[in-house]
Amino acid sequence: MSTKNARDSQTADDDDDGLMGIAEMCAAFDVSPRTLRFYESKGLLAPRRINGTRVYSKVDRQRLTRILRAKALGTPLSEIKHYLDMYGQHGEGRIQQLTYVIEKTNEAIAELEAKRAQIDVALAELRLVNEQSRKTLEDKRRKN
Amino acid sequence: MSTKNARDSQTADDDDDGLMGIAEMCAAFDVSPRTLRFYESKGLLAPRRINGTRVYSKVDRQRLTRILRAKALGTPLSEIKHYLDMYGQHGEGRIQQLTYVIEKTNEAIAELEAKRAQIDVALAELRLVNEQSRKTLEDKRRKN
DNA sequence: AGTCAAGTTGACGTTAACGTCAACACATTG
DNA sequence: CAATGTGTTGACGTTAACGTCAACTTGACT
Repeated sequence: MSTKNARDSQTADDDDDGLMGIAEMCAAFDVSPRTLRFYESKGLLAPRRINGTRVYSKVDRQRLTRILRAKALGTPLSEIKHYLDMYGQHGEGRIQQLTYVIEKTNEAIAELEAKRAQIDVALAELRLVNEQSRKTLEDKRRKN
Repeated sequence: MSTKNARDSQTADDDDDGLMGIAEMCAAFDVSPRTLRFYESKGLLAPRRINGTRVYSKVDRQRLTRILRAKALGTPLSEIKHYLDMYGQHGEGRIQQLTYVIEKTNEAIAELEAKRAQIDVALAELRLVNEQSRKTLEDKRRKN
């Protein structure tokens, strides 16, 4: 026998190598096919093709995860493209490449830390409003 | 004499009450006039009008500050509109209003905390890449 | 063989967030 | 008083990020 037990013949359910069609991807990440194709057209994704049909690997899913994460933070796709390039190959490459990656990651880290600071400010403000409203409400309840 | 010393007659420089024209606002916040007018058309800003001309107060600047902050975090203007409403009047209002504000601020806080978590994940990844690249570079330098 | 679901590529439509441009008001300044 | 600068309102153009639709292929099933 091979590394795992046999296939159930009918349901292509989940494959041990973790390859997915576009439909499964859409379900898993809650995005539309159009979105995946669009990201691909923008060079953010590059799934393998089997007879024309897109086949997504685990690596592709990692990339998509990062894409969606960055998008949720308000990063435009054009920037996300560069952002993704940092995760390429940081085990090899020449010194040029390495220093470049280090530089870029430093920049990205700085930007994210800045955003986090902004969030903290907004959070502080909101918590203040929230607390004050709570107190005012308490007082009103007490008087009643 | 009044509360502060006299005006220099010529330069309308900065007024003690902190009122600004649109040009000063643009300079101060690094946005275009079009942007300010656009935000106004969307109901995000509502500066006073003096003879048709927009005059921005300190409160208007506070609002703009929050708008830009939220925008930097990827929030669409439509949501920012609701977001701003929370800062209205949390010292009075009926119980209905107060509970509503408390609810909304809680939601907003939760969303911001979620975003912060996302940022932390991204930061962790980037720092890992950064460190690994540094080490690889170190090794290469040592061998050289 | 026929058909059906699922995939593919254009091509065009849409919404958000402005940029750009034209036409006008108004106040100051040479 | 004519010119210049600064403001205002439409109106249209633009880019990003998809949605929607049409026309085809292709593999699977009856």
